[in-house]
Amino acid sequence: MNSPIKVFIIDDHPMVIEGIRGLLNGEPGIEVTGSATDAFAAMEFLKAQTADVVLLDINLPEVSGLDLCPELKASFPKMKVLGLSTFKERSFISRMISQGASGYVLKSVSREELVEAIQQAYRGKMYLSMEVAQIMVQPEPASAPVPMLTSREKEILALIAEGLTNNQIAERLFISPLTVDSHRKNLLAKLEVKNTAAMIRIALEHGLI
Amino acid sequence: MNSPIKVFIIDDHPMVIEGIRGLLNGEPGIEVTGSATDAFAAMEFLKAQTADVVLLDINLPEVSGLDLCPELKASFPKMKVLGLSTFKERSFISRMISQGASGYVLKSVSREELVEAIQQAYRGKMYLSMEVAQIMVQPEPASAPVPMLTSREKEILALIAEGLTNNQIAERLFISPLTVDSHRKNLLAKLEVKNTAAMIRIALEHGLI
DNA sequence: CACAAAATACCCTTTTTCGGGGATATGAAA
DNA sequence: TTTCATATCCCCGAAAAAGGGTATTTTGTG
Repeated sequence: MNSPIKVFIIDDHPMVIEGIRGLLNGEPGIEVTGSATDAFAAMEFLKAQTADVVLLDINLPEVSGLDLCPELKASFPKMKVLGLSTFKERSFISRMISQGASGYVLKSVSREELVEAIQQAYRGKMYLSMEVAQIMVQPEPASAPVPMLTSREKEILALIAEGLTNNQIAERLFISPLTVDSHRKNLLAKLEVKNTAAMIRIALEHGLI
Repeated sequence: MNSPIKVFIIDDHPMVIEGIRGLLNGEPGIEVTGSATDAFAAMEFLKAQTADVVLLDINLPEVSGLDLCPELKASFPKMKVLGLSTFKERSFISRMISQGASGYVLKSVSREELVEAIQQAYRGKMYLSMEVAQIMVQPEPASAPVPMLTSREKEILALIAEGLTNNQIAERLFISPLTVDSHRKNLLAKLEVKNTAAMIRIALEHGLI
């Protein structure tokens, strides 16, 4: 047998780290070489001691896993990243994949699946669990996974969600109410909804606020 | 030393269960007697073999931990329940406590805190970690934690969130648009907001939809 | 610099929501 | 039995948002 696959875990919950260690403990061919609870500590560790596969939680505080993933791929091109999360929403998964991850496993995976995912990732293949694959396969072909909003639009969206009217937002931002209205219409169009209620719901569901 | 405290874990993520087992492993005076990944299995197990303290995840599929908690207290009055979750939102915590839980720990707790929480719960005391306690202490004295909505109001709220107008909702529910408007006004009043945008945000934050 | 994207501003009309009342029927709780 | 909450329906007027455009100025990036 070759040298074991070196696995590094990044998750802000020590409990989850402990859980993964438990699941992988005694698994031949896999060795957990370290773990971190935040992005900064992870980068520090990996600079000193690289890993083959990184298990990366999506929901890290401060720098989210979604943001950390491309950084990791940039700093350590040969390293494989497996997304790790409780969320099985389409948007999260596709964002993760599009940012260079080698797969995405839910925290509800079994030991067998986790091992399989790590081995596949190590071999340069993409691993998706049945559960995740089913979500990806679902109809939603050409629809925008996460609509791209400009920073100004996000700003205005947040103020709308706070309950401000166009006029109040205009005063707050020192712009014309008509401008706010324009942004608002663009938001409705981009999010493909017909009124404020649906807009706020979609925005919250996609984490845009 | 007396017989060890019997702990039962309910969480839909095997990984988290494994993590807790790891944290409690070797801890004198505490014994993990079993675990379950859903409410039904948990009830079955506990009927056969009761426990002293149950660690209960808030976010279970199907029957949520929030709903399971009162059932557990009803079936096994002497058993203590510790809420377990990644969410540190005020509403979740207070709902859990009001439903008879002996405390609430975040999944990011350390081994020491977890042990402390279990021991305190076993002794019939309430345990709140520093982090959780701080959230509870925060100003929000007389405000309604979770506004009480009637089932009809929730129904209409959900339809509003889907983007339907009063007229569309009226057609859907076979009632007058004026009635829908009345409910809508009551919703605005109960949630203490001035427009739909804020209403949807508050509703989603409190898990009313 | 040139080009595209973003942000800004404006027009008109219609629809919807909001704010403020009031009123009736029903069933459950005090 | 008499409240009380819920659900239903109604009126009016004002405010806001939505639908449909057009157009100018920044600003960022190749």
